[in-house]
Amino acid sequence: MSGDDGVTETGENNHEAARLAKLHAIEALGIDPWGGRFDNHMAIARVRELPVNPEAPSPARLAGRVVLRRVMGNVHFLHLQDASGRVQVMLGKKQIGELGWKLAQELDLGDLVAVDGTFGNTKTGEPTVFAREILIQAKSLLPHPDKHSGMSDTEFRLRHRYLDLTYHSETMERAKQRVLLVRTMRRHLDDQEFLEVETPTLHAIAGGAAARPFTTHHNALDIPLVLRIALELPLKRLLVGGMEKVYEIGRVFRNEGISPRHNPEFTMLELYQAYSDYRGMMELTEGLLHACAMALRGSPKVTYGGAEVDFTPPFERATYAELLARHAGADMADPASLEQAAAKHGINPAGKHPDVLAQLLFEQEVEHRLIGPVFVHDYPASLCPLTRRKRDNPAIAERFELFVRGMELANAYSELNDPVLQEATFRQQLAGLPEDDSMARMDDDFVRALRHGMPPAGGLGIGVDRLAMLLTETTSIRDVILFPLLRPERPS
RNA sequence: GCCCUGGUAGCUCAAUUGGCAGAGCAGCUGACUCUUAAUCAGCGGGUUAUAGGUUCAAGUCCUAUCCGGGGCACCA
Repeated sequence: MSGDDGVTETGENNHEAARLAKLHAIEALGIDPWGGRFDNHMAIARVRELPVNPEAPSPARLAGRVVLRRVMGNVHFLHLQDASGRVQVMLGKKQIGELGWKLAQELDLGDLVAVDGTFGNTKTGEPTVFAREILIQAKSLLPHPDKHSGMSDTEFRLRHRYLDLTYHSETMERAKQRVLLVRTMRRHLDDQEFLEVETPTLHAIAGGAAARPFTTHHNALDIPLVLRIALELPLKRLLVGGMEKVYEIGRVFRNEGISPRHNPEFTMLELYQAYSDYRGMMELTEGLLHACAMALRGSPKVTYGGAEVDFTPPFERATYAELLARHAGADMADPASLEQAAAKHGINPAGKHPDVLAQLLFEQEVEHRLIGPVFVHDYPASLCPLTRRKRDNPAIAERFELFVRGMELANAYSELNDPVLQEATFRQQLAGLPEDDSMARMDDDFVRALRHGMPPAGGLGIGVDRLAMLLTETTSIRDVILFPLLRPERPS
């Protein structure tokens, strides 16, 4: 750093150069600017609760980031922030010793420091830690966002999530809420003696859902692989193996568009319960969502998008056919009626299977009207190949989707355990689909597993990110995923 | 992939019909031992996302590209 030209060409270099110079100044004092172990410090929120007694001041030991700094000659005031909160720290020239005072001159906003001292109030009554000793734990070499207004540029916040977390408490709060949500789901299921398992993310065949997968390759085996698009098929193999109540909370990957409600990788809860069915899954869903609402909102009644949603069981139930008749004026059992209704709502019915028309009408005319929570159940069987049919009507599948504010929150089935029917359905689904449409690959190994005997079961899937959106009242999935997928920055 | 919309100093934002690119915070120098987004005096900081074009003159108008945001499509 002997050459002093070239560092003032841009503002950023100016800021960086100034901080780098301070780093070297700290090193010149014989202090390691990268800190080290600092035991027995307290959370700042706890420090603030210490008793204030000028006769016998409480010792205070804390560590955190410098988020505000006021320098007045022989006294510095810092505001230190840690995961629990903020507190003011006073550094007095006479109180912290010569070396400490020299160090104090070299501090910047954004630095991480540790402080040992006593807790009390200043003359103006501000709760303050009066430092006896100050240590630097890490020098921040880049300038930080505006101390008052923070950052507002969405892209900047997403690309610098660590700064977003540091300077916007809502971001940190939301992240913690998500942690609480997942913890609550685990606890709820563990309490019912579900086994949590981990199944492979790399699959030879993308199964269990209709979605385009990401593809990859294993070098040593020299085989193509895909990233899983659902958890379903491995978990059902575990049902065959005798795990009667089993679940996984895991990341799935779908190579599709990005939107405020879609991230290419997202988190699913899937669970399977032997000897249950989709009715059983309704009850389980009610209990689970009620527990989650209580944990995050403290009430079964939550607001989302200006509407109140009440998760007090039992939730409303309505059949697919009922809703289609009520909102789209179509009779699901009558192809002519479906065609008429489709034409009336601007859908061209030509060449489309009646069930496809029904689904188009449902998506267009019904879904957005569902405030819920409402279990929509008994779907056209052709839409659900892995689902058991109703005993008295093979055209209807024992499936429900839970809708809340037009958003599909949960999806459940009476699982199909008839291997012959399963294979036939696979084949039927494969027929007429383009070769590269990998959403319907025959999975012979799965069918073989069914042949060994899978108990009848209820299966449930819940999109964790969407539930997190609902319970944290956010409208973008990016707000509940810490690192959503972004295009890489162009190298400068 | 298509349509709409945005990108100005490290951060937050201004800039009139096209007419000298500015402020606050942050930074640097100085003053100050109880401040509260400390204050006061002074100083620096810009290829206006990128590349072209129109014009006497472009942050502003046109074209393309890059990266966001919103919508559509696909999907959960």
